Amino acid sequence: MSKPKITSLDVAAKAGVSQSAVSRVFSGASASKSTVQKVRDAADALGYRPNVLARSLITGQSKIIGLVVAYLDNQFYPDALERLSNALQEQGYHILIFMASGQGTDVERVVGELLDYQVDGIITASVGMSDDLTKRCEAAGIPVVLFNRGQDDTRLSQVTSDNRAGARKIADFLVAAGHQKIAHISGWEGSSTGRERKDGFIDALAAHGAELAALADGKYKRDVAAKAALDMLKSTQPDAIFVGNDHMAFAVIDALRHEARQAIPGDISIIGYDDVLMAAWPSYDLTTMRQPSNRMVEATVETLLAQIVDRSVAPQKIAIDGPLVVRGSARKPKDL
Amino acid sequence: MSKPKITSLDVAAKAGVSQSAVSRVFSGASASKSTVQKVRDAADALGYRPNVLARSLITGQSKIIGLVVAYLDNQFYPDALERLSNALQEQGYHILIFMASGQGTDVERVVGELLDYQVDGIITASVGMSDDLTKRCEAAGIPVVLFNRGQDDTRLSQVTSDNRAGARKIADFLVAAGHQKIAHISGWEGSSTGRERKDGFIDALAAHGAELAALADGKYKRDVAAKAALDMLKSTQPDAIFVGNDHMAFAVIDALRHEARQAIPGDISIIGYDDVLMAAWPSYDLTTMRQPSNRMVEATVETLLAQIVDRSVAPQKIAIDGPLVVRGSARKPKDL
DNA sequence: CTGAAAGCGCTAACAT
DNA sequence: ATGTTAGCGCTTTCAG
Repeated sequence: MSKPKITSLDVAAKAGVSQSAVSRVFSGASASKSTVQKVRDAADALGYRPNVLARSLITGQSKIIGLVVAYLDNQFYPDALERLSNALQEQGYHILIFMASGQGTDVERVVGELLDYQVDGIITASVGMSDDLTKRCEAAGIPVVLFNRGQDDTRLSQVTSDNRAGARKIADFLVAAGHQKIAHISGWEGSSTGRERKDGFIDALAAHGAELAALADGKYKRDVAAKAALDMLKSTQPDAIFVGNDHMAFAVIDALRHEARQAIPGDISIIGYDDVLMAAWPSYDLTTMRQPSNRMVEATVETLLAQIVDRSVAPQKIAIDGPLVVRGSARKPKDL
Repeated sequence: MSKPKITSLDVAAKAGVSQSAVSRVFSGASASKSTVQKVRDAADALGYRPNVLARSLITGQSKIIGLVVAYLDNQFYPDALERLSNALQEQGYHILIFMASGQGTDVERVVGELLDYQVDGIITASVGMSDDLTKRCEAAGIPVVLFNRGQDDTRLSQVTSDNRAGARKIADFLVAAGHQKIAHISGWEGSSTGRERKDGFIDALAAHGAELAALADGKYKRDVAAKAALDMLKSTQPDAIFVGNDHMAFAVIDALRHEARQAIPGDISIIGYDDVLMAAWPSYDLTTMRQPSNRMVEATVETLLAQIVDRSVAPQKIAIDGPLVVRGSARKPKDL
């Protein structure tokens, strides 16, 4: 019913030591065996735990990392979130999470609030940063890591997969399998990730003397991608589609199979990007580029913490390579 | 490079007012038009924003809600997380998220850390609370809401769907469709949600003079559920399976279709529970009980905030009803 | 309405 | 090694 709020002072009184002695014990500073014992006992008896917020006020370290995330319906992100949370927890950090459903202005507000909480660092998943925002974070001395999103700004760190290389592997695979009319449903044009995969794909196709039979912006949305695929089928009739991420690829497969009665890969090959867990489910059995979220998360945490510990550490741009995971949704080259 | 840390004192100096005047302006206390103006201008010029942590220290309100979540691979939870985050953000609260992958001891540690952050309230998604933990939260005056998990403890609030009623609807539907050998792959026996659905299902079947042809604990895991389904097919050969949640139901469908070459619902009917987004995807087209996550989230936030605002408000047990969403994975009763 | 002063719970010099 | 003292940045009496 009541809320006693046990403080270090209470513990000190009970243990018969000074308040700073209590502080020392809990912040791991020097203290004699006997003091530590007395303090621990008193604390346990009282159920005392240090107030992290009060500590933050003075140390200037909140041990809180702000995470801004846009979509959670694409399984890649819940998965990454889980890994990020675990990795950071291990280092004594915790995640304050913010959804920035919309674009621009939403991110603006959200990052502002994050700053108010004195977070030690910020990770944005699939969300960009305005120049103004970047300035504010820099001014506040808060390092930022863009996760799965690139941006031409040396003040920002970023961790992505090697999108161009990935797209190239897909193009190589599709061409080797003898596809003649290859189409692409890209990720949102406004995202670096979407653009890089598209450009890389087109370039790699060109290197084979081929070119895109059709192109549409799927905007990372299921319905948009599905409609694009159906439209392509009516007009261009491609024999293969590289879809900008798995999340959209599932929608494309569903639409093609169930609305257009296409056999996959008999009538048309589909390749995705990300290799989310669901890609391995038999219903989809999706051939896709793996984005190694475990390694991406490792790199993200490492860079972020390095910058937190030492402000002079420079932001990094890290692109992680992954394999093409060959499954059943795309025709395979003969020599495989 | 540097980290100037603009404080209310800086703003006060620039605005030519006292520090407390600045505080008043930002905490919405009384202040004259002119003061407000001067302070706002100075603050904007300096890029000042109040330090929420320092504020918390004195107000005793951190505006942080701790969220403990176990699985993020079951789409129901990312979806709920997104809604929770948005709903709380609207009320000026933010989510500090913790993954409690394992059981018991993990939750213990995690909730302890949550308490250290002086969270104003705690939501646990699909995670139970030990008695000791409950005591500590109560002692600290921190209200707790169990989301999608029940527990016989009057100190805890909980928001679930009406699991027994839901299971009954499924039993009624299956019996009406003329199924003779009805099996159940339950959620984890150790969870109230899993037990209630199972018990409700058995009772409802009994009311029809029927009984379970087979029963297995799917433990909320894809592989466990899939194996259970395959085993049942070999032994009992059920003509319908109610699977304890959609997440497992997808695995069951995959296994039955692709490993056992069963037609669904031709050979066997499958019904799930939750109605996650994926249930509507054509590949699964799953008949399932809807757990209205929007209403569950509303109820969760409402109860939690009510208790935060007024400590004397009693914890609540809320069970929300939802409809059976009829799709194509289960044979339909003739008269439908 | 406004400024001065006290203090939230803690850490970090500074002495002893 | 331990206690004393001074704040971290803010809100909140309390005078005026």
